Amino acid sequence: MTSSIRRPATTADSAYEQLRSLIHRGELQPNERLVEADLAERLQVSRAVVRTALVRLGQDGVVVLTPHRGARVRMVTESEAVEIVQARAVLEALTARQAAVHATAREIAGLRRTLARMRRKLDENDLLGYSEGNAALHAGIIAASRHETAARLIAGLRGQMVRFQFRTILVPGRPPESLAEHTAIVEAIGARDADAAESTMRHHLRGVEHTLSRTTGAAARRRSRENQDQDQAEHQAETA
Amino acid sequence: MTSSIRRPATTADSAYEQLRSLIHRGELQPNERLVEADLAERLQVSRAVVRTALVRLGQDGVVVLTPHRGARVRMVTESEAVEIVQARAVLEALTARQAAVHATAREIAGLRRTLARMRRKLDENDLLGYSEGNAALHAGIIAASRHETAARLIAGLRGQMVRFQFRTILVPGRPPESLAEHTAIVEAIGARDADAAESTMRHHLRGVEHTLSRTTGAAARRRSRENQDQDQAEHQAETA
DNA sequence: GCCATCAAGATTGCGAACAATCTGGGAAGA
DNA sequence: TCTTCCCAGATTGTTCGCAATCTTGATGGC
Repeated sequence: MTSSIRRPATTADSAYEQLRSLIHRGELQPNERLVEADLAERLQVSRAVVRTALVRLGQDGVVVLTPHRGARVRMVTESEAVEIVQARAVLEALTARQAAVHATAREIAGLRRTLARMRRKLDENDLLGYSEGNAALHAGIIAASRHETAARLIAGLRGQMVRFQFRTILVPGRPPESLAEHTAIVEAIGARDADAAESTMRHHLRGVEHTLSRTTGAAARRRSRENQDQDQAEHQAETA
Repeated sequence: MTSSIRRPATTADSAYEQLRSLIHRGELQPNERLVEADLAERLQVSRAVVRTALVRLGQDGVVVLTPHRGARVRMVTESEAVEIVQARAVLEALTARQAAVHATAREIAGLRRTLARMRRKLDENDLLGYSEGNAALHAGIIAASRHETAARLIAGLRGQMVRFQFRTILVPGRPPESLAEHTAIVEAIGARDADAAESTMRHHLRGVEHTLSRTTGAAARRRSRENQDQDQAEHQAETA
């Protein structure tokens, strides 16, 4: 899953990862000013490595760099969030297609196991567990696709979501639908049906997009106004 | 078309753009070692700005950064080139879909004009002119899509092609087919038929992918062995 | 003659200091 | 009282230098 462009993990890379993580789980909030000296203090590294980390994050759209005015966590607007989901949709559909071609029998068995776990979690009404299974399933499909390029792009897009990283799974009536869609995807991959894998995945993610557009207007706005701190756990899960 | 993440154009950005350009047109060859001091001399900037430019280029996959061993122009393998074309295909299909929704009448008229110009160039057997028109058409569709995210990703993918930036248009028998496909795309957008726009664009780019896989084995390998310098003009054009 | 070891040169990574620029608040004037 | 101007503090951008690491070529042992 790792980028394959950059080989080992040095201290500079560690700082980059840490910053990315801090932003991703909302500890550094959107539009928050990122002062290099403060971050250097916080991560116990020099200002230079913070600086290059910020450059990297700026390059993949997680922060905004304004000359002489520093870096801010990028605020993703509602419409941008929709764009990101759309782009992810077509790319993940591509990985589903490739997975149908390249997945090993072992990988397909793994996907089926993950699916069974999701079904169980859903029966137990464990939505958080279901959400985790969902993330695992998508990750498994991406891995099975052997498509490094798509994997890299999707990872980049995921990193940009941040604020909108809520679980559409919490929307009433969505879970059973979601499970059915995931089942169809895995079945298509298992049947080596590339076209079906792609189209079922696209159908699935289009559902996510619509759910997002519907819920984002009211809910997301409310969330970003008030209590921005206590709901960090929300950001861990993956969009379903 | 510009990234919208980073606002003004400073000297540091200029260096980044210049390096990108040098790599893109093959003046810095794949696998060539990029020594910071040399580049600083060449671009007449400090080593630090070269450094951050390299970090940025590394982040978007144009160069490979190995700790303590410096940067190299990334060598795109044949299979990676196919991956890139595939990813571009689904993303450009998305832009075609969005263009069918968001394009203004003026933009659609512009696309039709570009298409007419391509037809004329083809009649005159001006393949280079046709290729330019092709690039303009795709750019126009992307612009009309109003999809910043897809535009950014596509631009990034284009930058990674470098060596494989040859014109599939030169393959015998391809041009008339290409023109027909482009016509169908523009018609679908003009008719506001999102589904048709998307599927025709995907069909078109799948054709490009197949052409690439067929020609790349022999031709590309030959090209990269010998004369790597005199064919810079080849790299200007866009994959059709 | 071939391979391991090692040293010198080259190059990158990092830290600190300095210069350039922005921000915010207060003073002067209308 | 409001507006404008300007200065001090804060923050970023850049330069410089040095330590850490890699590479290359030579030397010596087998």
